[in-house]
Amino acid sequence: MKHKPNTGPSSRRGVQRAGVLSVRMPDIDYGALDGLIGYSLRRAQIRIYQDFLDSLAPWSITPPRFSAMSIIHANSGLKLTTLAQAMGIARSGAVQVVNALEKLGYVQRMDSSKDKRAHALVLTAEGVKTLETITREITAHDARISVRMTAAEQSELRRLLDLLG
Amino acid sequence: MKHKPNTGPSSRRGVQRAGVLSVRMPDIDYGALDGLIGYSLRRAQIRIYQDFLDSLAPWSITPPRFSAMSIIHANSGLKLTTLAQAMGIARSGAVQVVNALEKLGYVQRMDSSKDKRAHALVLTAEGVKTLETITREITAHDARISVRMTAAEQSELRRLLDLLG
DNA sequence: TATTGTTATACTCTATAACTATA
DNA sequence: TATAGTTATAGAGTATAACAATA
Repeated sequence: MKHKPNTGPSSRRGVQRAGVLSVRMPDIDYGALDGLIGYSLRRAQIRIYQDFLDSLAPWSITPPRFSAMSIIHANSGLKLTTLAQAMGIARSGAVQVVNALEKLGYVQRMDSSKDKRAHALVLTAEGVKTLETITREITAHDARISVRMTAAEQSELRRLLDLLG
Repeated sequence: MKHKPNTGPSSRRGVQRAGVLSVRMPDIDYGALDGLIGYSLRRAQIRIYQDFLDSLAPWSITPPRFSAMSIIHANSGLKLTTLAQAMGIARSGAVQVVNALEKLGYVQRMDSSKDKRAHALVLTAEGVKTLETITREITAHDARISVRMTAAEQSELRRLLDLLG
């Protein structure tokens, strides 16, 4: 029994995409899932997620990587443990993200002057430039997903979302 | 260099939890991420996700498994390919979910009377009973996360979420 | 002792590709 | 030929645990 997969384009493998109810099929009864606020939220999140991923993909950036770059940019010189806490992930996970971003040339581990154990994380010049471009893309994405709402509705949505949880 | 991990409780390993901005740290500047509707949405989703996972955990149920059970229950006898489409995942992914649910005793693959290739997916009696209990838990979870909103606000939030994307 | 970064390991969820049995 | 289910493989993202270096 021979299997030789993975000969085609691997552009999208490994990226977590949909998972739950990405598309509502008209012939399918979703049972108790309908009517829950949590599922309305989840569905909306999934619905816009692909467009979000597509906006990041040209730079080999994933959502966690984008978050990391944004946080590093706005808090230049922070250490890895702080980054992990800010992202809400384990330190070992932050190592992976930073490794990937370093490999892409967007982030650099500088020696911390105060603590020989720690690194000072900074964006490279290319990282800054790329983040600016990506941020423009994401802002455009955000405008796209909001296009069916008035400005008042958008701000009301934000208010209600902050009430959740 | 020896490593002997995984001796502790493994209850939570492998479950995708936070990832992006789960906790907003007061001393951290999140940069351009603030002010985007997409990030308000993502943050809200992450904020309530742990409570959601905790509601499912006692039955070894994950969000995709809960979706699958709900869909199978409401569309008894459907085939695996239809389940995959309804969930928005690949057929191979649906196989994994069904395998796990079968192992837990919640789902059964019946022979399809019409098509010898296909299976008719059904919940077992225990699966039905468990789903009912879980559904009560999830409904309670939904009430918990909505507690700061009036009924009118909840229905407005649902309307606005459906406008997104 | 405690913290920082790292590595080893494991697991979920997703994907593509190829296979088999049927249609 | 096309479809249904399965298996093999791969990869992102998460986790816990243990480690060396430093505080």
